[in-house]
Amino acid sequence: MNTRTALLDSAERAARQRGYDAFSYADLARDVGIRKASIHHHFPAKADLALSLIERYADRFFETLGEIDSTHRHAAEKLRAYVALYRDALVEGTQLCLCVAMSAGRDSLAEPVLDRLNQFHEKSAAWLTGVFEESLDDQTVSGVSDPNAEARATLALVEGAQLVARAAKNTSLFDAATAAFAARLSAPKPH
Amino acid sequence: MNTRTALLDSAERAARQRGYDAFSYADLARDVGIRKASIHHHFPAKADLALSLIERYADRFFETLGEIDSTHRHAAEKLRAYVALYRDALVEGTQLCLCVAMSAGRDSLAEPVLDRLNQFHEKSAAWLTGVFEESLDDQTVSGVSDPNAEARATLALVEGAQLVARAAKNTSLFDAATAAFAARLSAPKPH
DNA sequence: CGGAAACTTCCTACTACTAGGTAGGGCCCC
DNA sequence: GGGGCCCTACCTAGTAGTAGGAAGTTTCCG
Repeated sequence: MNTRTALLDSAERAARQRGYDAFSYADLARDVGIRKASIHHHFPAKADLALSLIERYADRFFETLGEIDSTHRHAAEKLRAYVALYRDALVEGTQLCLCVAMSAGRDSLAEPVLDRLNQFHEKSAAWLTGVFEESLDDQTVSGVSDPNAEARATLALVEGAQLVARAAKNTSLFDAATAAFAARLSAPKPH
Repeated sequence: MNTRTALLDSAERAARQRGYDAFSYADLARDVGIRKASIHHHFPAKADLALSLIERYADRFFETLGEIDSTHRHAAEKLRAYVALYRDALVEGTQLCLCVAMSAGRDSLAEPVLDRLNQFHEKSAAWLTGVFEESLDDQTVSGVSDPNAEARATLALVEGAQLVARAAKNTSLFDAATAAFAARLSAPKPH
């Protein structure tokens, strides 16, 4: 179907698997089935592609966080869903969150792309801070004193866990890294 | 001085600043002041350079961990020093730990380099597990129940914190991400 | 309605440049 | 004289990006 979408899909897969620097217009062309030059019609320069890529990714991501908000009541449940999001993104230890992949190779990124990247981190931290504040009320997460510090730590934890797990191509390393955090989340009440 | 060492120094700086994929033999040659072809005398292929790079880095790193072991008595002090190690490696938010940088671009890494990388992670986790086990005795770290899980979490935390801080070129984001962890470490006893 | 202009999408063919790596030779010192 | 170290000159294969044109589709107007 839509060539532009197919290009974005292919580019996202490649960037998350091999890093932003490690895919070329030639790779994309081969994958999508058009000629290299035709890609320039949709994305004049690679920086344009990168920007579209991160915008689409961020939109989807925060839409998902919104869904988590509306389908889970307790802070612990939301955090479990958040961690699961990063775990699922690993896809058998081969793919990173696009933002982790881009953070890694950040020196070859254009300014507007970098802005979006930091915006992504800040928005994530804000959402997490909100959830940890809820946890102060519903008491479903143990040992919370500073919601903002917890949010920053959780963000770093899931991103780092992805990195370590991907390096070894082993999803269970992600689980091992997040186990201590998961233990702080109260079990869903049976009723 | 030693050309080989100068090459390793330059390569390490470049890899940690811009990522492993983002520096070339031409960059190195310019930086060190010899011709590109001459580098091949010291490191026939780039994979040879990468291997030497990570071996030297890991040797230094674990030597430093040994020093931490011998200069600090309590688990909390050791962990504070460990986190500081990653914080200092950031160098004003521009450089990553070499292993974080390599984990990110891992698809362009040769097998032996990847082995060393995972070896680094495993050895780090083992050291951390040991320290958390000590903490069960000396009670200087709060809320420890599973030393191995704590070790994996701490490794992911500092690596993730580096990534996030470097993306924003802002060391204080590293501090924010590790603040909650630091709060669990008992203050050094005044005497 | 018919037809021309305009736009979209893709093509072939090319540019200028960079990558890692090789061949072979010169120089200096043990 | 042989080895360590570095050089010039070159190779192949890849990179992003451009020029210009061929189709098909849409839009607009008499």
